[in-house]
Amino acid sequence: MSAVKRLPGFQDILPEDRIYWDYIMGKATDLAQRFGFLRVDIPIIESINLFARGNGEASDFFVNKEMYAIEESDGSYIALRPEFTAGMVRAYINNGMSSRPQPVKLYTFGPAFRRERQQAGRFRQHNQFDCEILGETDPAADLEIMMLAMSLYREMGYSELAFQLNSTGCKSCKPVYVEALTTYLADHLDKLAPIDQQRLKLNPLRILDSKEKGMDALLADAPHIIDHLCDDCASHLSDLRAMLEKLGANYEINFRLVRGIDYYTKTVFEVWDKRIGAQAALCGGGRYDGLAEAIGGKSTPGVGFGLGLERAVLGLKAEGIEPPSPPEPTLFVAHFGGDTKIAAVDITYKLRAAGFGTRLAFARDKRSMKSQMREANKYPISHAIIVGEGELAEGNVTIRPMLEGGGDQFQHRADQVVDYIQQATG
RNA sequence: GCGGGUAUGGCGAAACGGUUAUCGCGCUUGGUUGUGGCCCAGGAGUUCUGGGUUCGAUUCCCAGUACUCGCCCCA
Repeated sequence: MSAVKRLPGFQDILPEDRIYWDYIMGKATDLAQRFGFLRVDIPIIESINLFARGNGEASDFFVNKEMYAIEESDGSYIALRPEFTAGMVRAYINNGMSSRPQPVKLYTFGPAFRRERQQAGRFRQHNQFDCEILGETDPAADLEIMMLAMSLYREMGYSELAFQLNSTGCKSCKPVYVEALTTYLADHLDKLAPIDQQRLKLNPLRILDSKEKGMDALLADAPHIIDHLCDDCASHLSDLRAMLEKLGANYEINFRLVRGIDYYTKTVFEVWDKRIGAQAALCGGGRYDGLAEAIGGKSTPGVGFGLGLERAVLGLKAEGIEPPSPPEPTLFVAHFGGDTKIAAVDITYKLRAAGFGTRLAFARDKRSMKSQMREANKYPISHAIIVGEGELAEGNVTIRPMLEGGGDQFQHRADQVVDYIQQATG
């Protein structure tokens, strides 16, 4: 019988990789706190209705959107969250956060799920760092969200990245634009690939980021939303741009940047790193002023982003950045079994209690000193403490410096080992 | 769901249409009686599965499966 295997699209994070995650999450936490964000945690599973907002049959929706859904005994559906924003807004509403000082700035970490085929930097379970500002319409909030993301990349040591920025309008100007775009594309129907002809009916905006050939030329002459924004949306964007420019942030207006989720209004942005494969978006986000109402809450503006941690790790590696290694024990306790093992255990736990990382040689039966020393040599051990019968009889242990230039081994009082180590390493 | 690529021991590789399929790394044990890093020796692997071609396949062909990259979807 072959061993049970990990499910496709899921991954194990091994110690060698985990240091990258700790590095990123540490920086992210630090920055979020510096920006005044508060940590929350929300459930991984939510009602399907949180994600399928009035798009007809819920079952069609989660199949089409490649969502992990589970049918309950009463016929309703729950879903593994595909993203954080909707859940964060739900938490804001459910917990009456509108009565807190506004805006409310929240961050979280955790997994999200999409039932899709694996590719480079794309998994069925992926992890995000997510930040949201709720209850604020000021474009400075959009800026804060963008700068938090960019500051994180900067602090992680990335060479300069640029924002892809666009506005997706609001409920008054977006439909007008969609109609203008649809009319234009319908006039050039013969130049559209089958997939894009399909999209023209379902979601014309997504044709803008079509990967079909020949779209660059066709779309260059298409209407651009930036020319169709209402006064409010236009001034929101220009205010944001003025602030970005004042801060010297790299960004480019990308009229083809659309995000697949319907709730975005005004600002949308992404940060790309093309070195990590076709799935180049390191993070993305935007404003969603209509979302709270759409899920049944009081109208509340919001803006936020989700940052993919797997992709951040890929990017760090592409950048050649090596995170610091975690501390490892520098003490090793060896013995010869029997009473010496009992004494070795005692010393080991005294050292650990005193705060020293200590590794104890395990040996069910007899084990040669050579084997134990070889084990010690695999780790960054500074001192091996050898508990032998001779020494034990006199109340001593042997302390053997393991590093180059550490001097010769010597005997020392067993009950003063902690003191010696304290002095030697202090 | 669709398409491309790849499938040899824990990892990285090599080999050949034909006797017990190599090598490095790693792991592990040992090299006399209680001691590391070098060196030496030993230990652990049904060449993904099932068909086909062939006297004979790990090596050729097909299917399946897995992994991987890309599309769809979207982060």
